[in-house]
Amino acid sequence: MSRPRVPLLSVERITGEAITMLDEGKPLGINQLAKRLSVNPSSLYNHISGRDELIELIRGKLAEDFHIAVPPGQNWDDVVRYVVRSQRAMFAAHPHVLPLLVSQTATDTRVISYYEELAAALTRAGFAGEDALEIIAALDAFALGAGLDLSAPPEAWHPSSPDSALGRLLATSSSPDNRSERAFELGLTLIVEALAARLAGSQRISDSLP
Amino acid sequence: MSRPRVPLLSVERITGEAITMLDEGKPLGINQLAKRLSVNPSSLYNHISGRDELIELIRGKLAEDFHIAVPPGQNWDDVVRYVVRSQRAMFAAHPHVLPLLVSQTATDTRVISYYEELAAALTRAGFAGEDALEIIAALDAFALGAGLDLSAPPEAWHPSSPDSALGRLLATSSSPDNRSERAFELGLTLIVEALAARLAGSQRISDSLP
DNA sequence: CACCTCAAACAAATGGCGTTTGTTTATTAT
DNA sequence: ATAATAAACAAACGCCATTTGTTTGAGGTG
Repeated sequence: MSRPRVPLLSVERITGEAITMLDEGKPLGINQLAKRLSVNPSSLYNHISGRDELIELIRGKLAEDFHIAVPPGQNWDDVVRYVVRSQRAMFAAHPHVLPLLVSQTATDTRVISYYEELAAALTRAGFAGEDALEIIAALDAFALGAGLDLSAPPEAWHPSSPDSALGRLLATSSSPDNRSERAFELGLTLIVEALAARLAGSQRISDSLP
Repeated sequence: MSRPRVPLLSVERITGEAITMLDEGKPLGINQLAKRLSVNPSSLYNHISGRDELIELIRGKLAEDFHIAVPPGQNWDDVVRYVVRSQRAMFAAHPHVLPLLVSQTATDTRVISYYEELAAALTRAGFAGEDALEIIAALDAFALGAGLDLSAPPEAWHPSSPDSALGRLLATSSSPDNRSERAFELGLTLIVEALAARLAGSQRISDSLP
């Protein structure tokens, strides 16, 4: 086949099929992706520069799909919870994507909206400039780590001995199924609680750091 | 060359060279690794089953090198800080390793000591069984996310517009250099603070979850 | 309309990857 | 002494991402 009357491919179609592929648990391979698109592998390079760019396109597409519209008129802490939950929801919806994303630096600009929302809420709450940036970074790290918990299947903690501290905890544990979700909610709640407490005490965060 | 009088390779030598390789920023390739060891690639398979097992060996080796000896007689919150800082220190010492680790499930048993220490401290503090496990998972996620912040070079937040909330924060920011480190300390402090507050109020964690 | 240029497909080849197979030879165990 | 195992090598395999060169349809300019 030579050049078709209407293009078979587009950046959107390639990116979309790549995400579908990952969601099915298949590894992201250019050749396999081309096969799914009923196209020769080299044809993809008329639209994308390579595999790395494709991964960035995936990052951007997901950020776009999950673009946040925080309900207006919320307290700052509600906004924080909303945004961080959205971030994790994005990772949870596409668990196999995250390991790809962490292997290279983000360049797509569409990922920034999460941070914009957080910055606005924290500023409005009264956190000073540098403090707000650190809070954003800490929340980001937590969301990322919680997201990764979903990528890898249940890692099944094996205590060194059944009557160690961890062993006893696991033995008496009743609900190991969705612990990842509950741990995320707990961590998020703890961070927001501590922030609120500091705000109430008008204590500047920098004062307490070593 | 046939079988040498004294073996050229060992699991320890292979694992060690692999870590060195990663620390130099080189990708972990079996062929390249063999070249560094002045050996034929296929010789490695007399000692390890493949690349995936090598990654697990790396995980175990690092956990071993950074094995924790928490100073005795500490309060539970000191122990938590100590353990989580150790975890991040391990990631920080070998930034290129973490992206490999997150791409596959942990099987090496040497990684369990971190969780044992946390379990002991939290139990001693008085947290109920399932709560303690969730706290451990939340702390683990945070340490992992903070560690990943170090793997990828400074991601350089680019605000959508210079006079957006994020833009203003970044404009007035003075010290963007080691923000990752400070964000980690902040997040850790916040979590421990909130845990202490709950403990003081004798409020069971489960009560506050939706 | 004829002509040139660009775009988008293909086919084929390249070099690197992780891994497998078969062979040789030194060490260890029977 | 003989058999079994261990540890190296050489060579090949199939897969991967990517590059090069070619074909041909589409769009614009004279």
